[in-house]
Amino acid sequence: MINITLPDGAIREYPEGTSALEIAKSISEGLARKVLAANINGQVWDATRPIHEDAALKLLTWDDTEGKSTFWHSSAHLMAEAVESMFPNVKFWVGPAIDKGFYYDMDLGGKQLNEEDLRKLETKMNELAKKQNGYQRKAVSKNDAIKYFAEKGDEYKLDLLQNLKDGEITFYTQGAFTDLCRGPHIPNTGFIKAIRLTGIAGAYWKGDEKNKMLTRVYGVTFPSQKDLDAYLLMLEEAKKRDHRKLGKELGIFSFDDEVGPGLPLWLPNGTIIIEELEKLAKETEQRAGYKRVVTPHIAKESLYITSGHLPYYEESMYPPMELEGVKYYLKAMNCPHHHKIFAAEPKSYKDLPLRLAEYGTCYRYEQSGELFGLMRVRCLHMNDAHIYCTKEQFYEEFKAVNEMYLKYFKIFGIDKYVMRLSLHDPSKLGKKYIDESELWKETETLVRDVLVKTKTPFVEVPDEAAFYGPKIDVQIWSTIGREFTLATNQVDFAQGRRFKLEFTNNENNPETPLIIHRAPLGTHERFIGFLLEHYAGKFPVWLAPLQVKILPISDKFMGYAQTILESLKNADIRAEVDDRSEKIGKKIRDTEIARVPFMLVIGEKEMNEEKIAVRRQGKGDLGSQTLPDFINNLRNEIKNRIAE
RNA sequence: GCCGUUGUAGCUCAGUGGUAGAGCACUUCCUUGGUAAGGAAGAGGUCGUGAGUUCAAUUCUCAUCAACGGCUCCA
Repeated sequence: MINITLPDGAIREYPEGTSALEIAKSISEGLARKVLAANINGQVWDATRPIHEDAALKLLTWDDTEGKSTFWHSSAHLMAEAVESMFPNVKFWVGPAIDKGFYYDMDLGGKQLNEEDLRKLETKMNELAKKQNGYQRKAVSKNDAIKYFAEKGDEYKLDLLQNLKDGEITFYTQGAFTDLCRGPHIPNTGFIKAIRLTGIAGAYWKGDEKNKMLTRVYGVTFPSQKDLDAYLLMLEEAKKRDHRKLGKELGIFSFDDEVGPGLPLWLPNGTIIIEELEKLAKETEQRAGYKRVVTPHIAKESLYITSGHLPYYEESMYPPMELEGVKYYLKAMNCPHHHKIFAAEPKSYKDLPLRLAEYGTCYRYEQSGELFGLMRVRCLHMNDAHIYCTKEQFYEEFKAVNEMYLKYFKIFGIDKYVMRLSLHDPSKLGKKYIDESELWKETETLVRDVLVKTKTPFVEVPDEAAFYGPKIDVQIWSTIGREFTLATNQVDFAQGRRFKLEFTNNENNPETPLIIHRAPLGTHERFIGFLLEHYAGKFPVWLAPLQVKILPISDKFMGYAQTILESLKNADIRAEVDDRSEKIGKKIRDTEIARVPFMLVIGEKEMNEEKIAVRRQGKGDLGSQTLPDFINNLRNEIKNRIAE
C-alpha cells in the first residue's frame, strides 16, 4: 500500500500501482472526468501512470496551467496523427504547448499547406478525438529508439535523441501515431472537444536562420465548443484595440509607401500625445536633476568604432553615406553622442552624477519582416538619458531610475508588465558580449542587489543583456500577444573606458565613470503604440488630442458655442465646435466614437442659464455646470494627469 | 532577411477575361432637431506597381513593392 497526500493535507491509502485517475475516481466520478494530468511530488505526470511510492498528489484540470499545457501538448500529438494520416511522409520536429494553444514543427518534404488543408486536418482531428484513444506511455532504450527512427528515416527525431540519456527515453502512442516524447499527456483524445488550427508559418529548424525552414502549424483546442467560441470572441475584441487599427481611426499616425516602411508619419493628434509625453519627461527629469542636451542625427564612422557598436550593431544601422571620403552613419543610439558631451569639458568628481537627457531621434534598419505598426519601427524617438557616476553612487542612481519607472507606470496605470533582469551568456563572451568576465559578474550582482533590496519582483533571463552590460527590461505584451521591451535600464562598464571618459577624483587621480543608460518611457513609437492598446484609444484627458467637443443643439447656438470655445482655448484646453447641421444624437455618436473625453451640449436652456450640459465619453450625461467650474475641474484633472 | 497570405474609393468590403459596385466618410441642398446614426442629390477609383499571355487583363502568368500571420532579431 502507498500513502497519498492530497492538497488539503488528508492522507489516503491506496494499493501500490494506483494511478492518479483511479484516485480521482475514488473521490468522485465527476472529478475523474475533468482530470487531465497530475502533479506527483512536484512533477507533472500522466494521470494514468501507476504510482509506486508514497506521494503528494494534486489533480490537474483545465483550471490549472499545467492541466492546460498538458491538454494542448496532447492536442499537438493529435494534430500530428492527423497530419501523418494525410501526409504519410511527414517528419516531425517538436510540438510544444505554448501560451495559448500549441504548435508542431514538421518537414512536409516541399508540400505547402493551405487554409483548406487546415480545415481538413481539423475534421480529421475531430474524427480521431472521438475515438477516445488513450495516450500510451512506453519506456524505450536509447538503442531501440534510435533503431525505430532510423528505420523511419526521421533525422529530426534522431537529432533529438542524441541529447537524451539512455533510461530516460519514452514513447507515447495514441491511435496510429507514435512519438518520441517525455510527456505527460491527458488520459485519452476524447477530452479534446473543440479544435481550431489557427495558422501556418515557416520556422527555422532549431530557431537558427541558417537552418532549413520547417512548416509550423499553430492550433488551439478546448474541452468544449463553448470555450472555443469564447476564445474566438476574445480574439475579435483584441483586434478592435490593436494600435494599428486605433491609430488609423483616431488619426494618430500613418505610413506612406514613398516615405518608407517603418517610418511613421505622426499626424497632428499623435503629435499632441508626443508633446504631452515630452512635457511629462522634461518635468520629471528636471526634478530628478537631469540636464537636457541636443545632438545631431548623424556621426562619423569613427564614433561607432570607438563606441564598439559597429561590430555588434552594423546590420541594424542604415548603410553609411560617404562624403569627402568619410563615412557618416545615421545614429541608431544616442549614447556615443552623449559620451562626447561628457568629454567636451574636463570633469571633477564634484560634477557627478551627471545626467544627460534627450528625446533622441534614432534610425535602425530593422529587417523588413520585423516591422510591426508602431511597436517596431525604423525611426524612433527615445526617452534617453545617460548617467555618469562613480561606483559608490551607482546603487542610488540605478535605484532612482527604477523608482522613476514605477512612478511613470503609476501615472499611466500600467500594471501588466514583467521586470526582466537581462544577463549575458558566458559562452558568447567576445562575440555578442564584451569579453570582461569579471566585470559582468560584478555589475550583474550590483543590478540584482537593487532589485532584491527594493523588493521589486523580477525574472532573470540569460543572453538578453546589451553588449556592454546587464540591464533591467520592462516587458509588456501587445493586444495580440506579442512581447516587447517597453522600457530599459542598463549598466555600461565598457564604453566609459572605450571613450577614455574620465573625471578627477577627490585624490586628484583620473577615474572612469560607470554609465547607466535608461529609457523609462522607451520610445514614443512603442510607448504610444502600447498606450493606444492599454487605453483602447480612450486616453486620459491630459493626453487626449482633443479634450472637449462643443455640440450645439442647432445652428442658432453657434455663437454661444464660439464664446465657450474661446474661453476653453484661453484656458489651454484643446477644444473644437461641431458646427455641422446635424442632429444632436448624431454629433454625440460621432464624438463618442472619436473618444473625445468631454462633450458640451449647448442649447436654448444652457444659453439662457449661461451654463453648459456636460457629457463624459463612455459615461453619459453629467448634468449642467457653469463654464468656470467646468474649466477649473478640467484644468485640475489635466494638471495632475489624472488617469480617470 | 526567411516561410506563408493579402493588395479594388479616405475607411470596411462585394464583383468580373469585354476598361467597376455597396455602406460609412466627404461636398451641396433641405431639415434646426435635447444626449449614440434625419432626408435628398453629387463628387470620388489608370482595381498596389511593372512586364508577359490574349483581339481584349482589374480578373490569367511572372517580377516587384507594401501590409498581414509567423520565424529570426529588437526600444
